[in-house]
Amino acid sequence: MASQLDKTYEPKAVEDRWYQEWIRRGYFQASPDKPGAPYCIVIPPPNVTGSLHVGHALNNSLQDILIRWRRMQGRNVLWMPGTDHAGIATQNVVEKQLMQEGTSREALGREAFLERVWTWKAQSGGTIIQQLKRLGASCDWSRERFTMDEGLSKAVLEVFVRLYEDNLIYRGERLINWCPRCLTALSDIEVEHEDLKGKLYSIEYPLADDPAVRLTVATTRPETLLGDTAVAVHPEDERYNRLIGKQIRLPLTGRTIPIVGDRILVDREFGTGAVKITPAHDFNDYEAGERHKLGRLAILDHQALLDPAGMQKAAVDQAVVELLRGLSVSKARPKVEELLKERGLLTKVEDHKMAVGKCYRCKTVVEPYLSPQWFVNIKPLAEPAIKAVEEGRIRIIPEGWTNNYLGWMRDIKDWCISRQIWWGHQIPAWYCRSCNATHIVTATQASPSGASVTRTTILQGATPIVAKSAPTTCPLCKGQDFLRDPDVLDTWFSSGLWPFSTLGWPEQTADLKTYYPTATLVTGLDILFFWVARMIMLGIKFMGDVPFRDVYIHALVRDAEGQKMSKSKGNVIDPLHVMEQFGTDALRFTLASMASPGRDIKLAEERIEGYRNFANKIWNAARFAHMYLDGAKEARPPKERSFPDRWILNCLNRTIKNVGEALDKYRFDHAAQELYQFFWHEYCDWYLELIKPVLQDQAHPQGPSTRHTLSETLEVWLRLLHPFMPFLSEEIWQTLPHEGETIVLQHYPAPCDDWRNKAAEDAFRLLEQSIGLLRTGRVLLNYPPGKQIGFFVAHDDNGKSHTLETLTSDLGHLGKGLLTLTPVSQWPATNVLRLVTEGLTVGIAVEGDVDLKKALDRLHKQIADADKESQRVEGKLKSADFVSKAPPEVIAEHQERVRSLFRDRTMLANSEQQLRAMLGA
RNA sequence: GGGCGAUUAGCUCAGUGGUAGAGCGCUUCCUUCACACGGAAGAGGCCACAGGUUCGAUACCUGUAUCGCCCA
Repeated sequence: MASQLDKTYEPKAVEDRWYQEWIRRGYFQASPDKPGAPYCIVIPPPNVTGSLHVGHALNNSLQDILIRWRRMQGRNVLWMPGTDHAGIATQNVVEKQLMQEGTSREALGREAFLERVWTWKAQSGGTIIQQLKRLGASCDWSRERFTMDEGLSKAVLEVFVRLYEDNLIYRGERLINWCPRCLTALSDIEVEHEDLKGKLYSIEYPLADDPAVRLTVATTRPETLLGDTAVAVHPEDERYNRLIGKQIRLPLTGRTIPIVGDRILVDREFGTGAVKITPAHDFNDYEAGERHKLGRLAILDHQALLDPAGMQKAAVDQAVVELLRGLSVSKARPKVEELLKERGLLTKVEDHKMAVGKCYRCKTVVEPYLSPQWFVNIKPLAEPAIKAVEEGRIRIIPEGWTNNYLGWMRDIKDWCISRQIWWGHQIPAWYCRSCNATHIVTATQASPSGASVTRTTILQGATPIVAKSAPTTCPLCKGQDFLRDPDVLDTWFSSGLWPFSTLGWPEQTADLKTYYPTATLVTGLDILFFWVARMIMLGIKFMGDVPFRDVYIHALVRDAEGQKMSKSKGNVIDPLHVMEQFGTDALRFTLASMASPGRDIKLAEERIEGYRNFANKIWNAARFAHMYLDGAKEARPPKERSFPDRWILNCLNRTIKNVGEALDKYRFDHAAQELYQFFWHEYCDWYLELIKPVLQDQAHPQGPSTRHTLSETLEVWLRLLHPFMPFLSEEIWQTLPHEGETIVLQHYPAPCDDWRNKAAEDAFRLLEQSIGLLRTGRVLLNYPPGKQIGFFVAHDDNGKSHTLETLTSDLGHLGKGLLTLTPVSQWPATNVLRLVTEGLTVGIAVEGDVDLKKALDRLHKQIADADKESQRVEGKLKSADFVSKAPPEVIAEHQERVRSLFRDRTMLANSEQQLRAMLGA
């Protein structure tokens, strides 16, 4: 750094240079052989083909702060980086590319398609890693992992097979959430619920044996009535319960269906009190169907279009089948509405708010869809994961989310892990073609892209052979022709293994033994269930211990108006742009300072700009130091140093203590606040100003000691700052006297009792008050800032008067004038403006023709304030309740306050009188 | 519908059973030899509302309102 050069800090060059240097020297490389207690964080793996958004920036800034802090504390640190393959999302991206090229994955075939995805991964896969480096992330990049790496894939196989063998994975036909655009099953939590404006239709179903009598059912989805297999009423509903057991004629079809009584499904208050049951198209109806042993009739195909074959099976009138075939739900609904109206069966249509589920990847409305899928039998895994949190072996921070976690885990549903896509870990299950001949069906259909596609479905009841590698002969028929299950696993299945698969599991590596369980997981609330919960379950199952001790959940980043950032809204703050404009350190510091628990972050660029200014302030303070650091330095014991030195050491010590405590509690916001407050408002505003006379006098006897303290405090504070602003701190630190080759590996400052100094703190308070009053007076008198003035300072407390005497030179210097330290009674009776606070009086010589009106106004206001406050406090002291029940120290404190206010009041009145005299009033 | 959280200065947010705080913004003054990405001095708040507990509530409890999130 060249102090004689730039007045403003230019982050760009500094950041690139230092990051490369850190990597080149291998500072971030971990080893189980290193000394110190292990401290490991596994990164939440971003989508391999994604790019950095501000949420990543927050997440990784906080992790880097923790990692750099612990590294400096001498822990054996590993920050394990990597990416995940993001099955559906990545496949969607590549399919879109293919569509633009006029082809499709079906046309390419599975193998060629996968090659294509790998190519895409190779092409764009480095982006987000480069961006994390730009952010300063001190990951051990030599260990970077990817969920589809050979090692991690091996872990996936191992886990799948073992869970299957333990009866914790099964295959079965269930109603699952189906995205008709992605053409795959989704797990429950991959569905986002949204309230939409819909309609509630009241439809009359005639009784089979007495068509004149009709039961009116209410539904939001009239088109699904074609697949109804019953109508339900509440068994205690006297309007209808006599009908239970009777048959009803299902409109638009040739079927009759039963009326059943069901107290779970039916809400008597809702709609008409009678509901249709469509087990193949609604989760609640599915359950009701199980209870009443009803059939399931699917009338929608896998693209959520009205399926002629399904409708025929459901005995839908042929004319209706022809009218509806191949229509989407939204197009079929008005047609069905029309048909019912024609038949006089639609009695009412009301506006109604309805919840629809959308695919979290593509926002298409999902359909409940009946199909054979793979599931994890989750309850046995959830139980120990609940206990781990209940018993405190895992801490969730902020604690408030604990109940959220526990509530979800206690009510957890089996996890659908199969996806009908190609990009991912293919399920290690094989079917003998001869044994399962009747369960393997192929059908040729038109794909959404128009190509004709052969879909192979393995029906429920097929017998899989689950193994880590393909079987050679069938144990039953000795056949050798196998079909591998075409489905792949949910991406979260592999990321659920992340804390141990990245450390080498299933091998018992040294890494695994050293770094598992990891220390802390830093993540957003949005993936608490997707990822965190599953890591806990799988970690306990396969490692026999929790995957991490602390889960720190940070906020979501929103825009300045509190809106979720999204590309379509155009309100996205691009962290790369921000880093370019304001510097990485400024972005990191901003995010840390706003990371208050349990509150979303509303990020505005002005905030980042503010911390860019902070970085510049640090830069300039360092420039200032360099102007004066040449020359002898002397390390005296703290007590023998000058007042400014003793005071700043005291402040620095307090800051070290507070920053450490804040980090211990994951209060990044408090830590940032402490660093800022100390440096700007103590170090720069006061300390640097106080020591200028010493520094500017080459021969000053305090010179060597002051230069030492100046350099020492700056060096220590930069170490304290380093986890937050790694680049700037390294850049400046290198220019100061220091030990070691990099700040990255230096000790994190610890509090030092020798630096504590209550007396210096008290003295500073007096100095600050005196200078404050004096500056106020200057403004009141319209004196130019640099004007040399005569001024007086006095205190009505003897001890404090004595302290003021020790501050004479400092007062004179900061007050920019000639100081007289005598009791007020000895001050000139006129031409002195007196200002008062807490027993302290400051007088300023009034020279020339100045307007004293402003000064008088201020005095009046102060007197009024003092009177108001006196009345309030005296009022409390007059209350018998207060005096008899409040603790004695509080009463004493109140009494002292009244006395102090009274003294100030007297001095203020005195000052006012004098001022009036000067005004000749 | 259930659960959770929020409500404090113009804005964004800390905070504590006993004088209400910060950053940004705003007003006025200042290019003085670290910094105008700066310095100095200011203005600005019935701490959402209503009850309760308490000697004392912005803080603790209950309810209401508004907003947000999660779940169904």
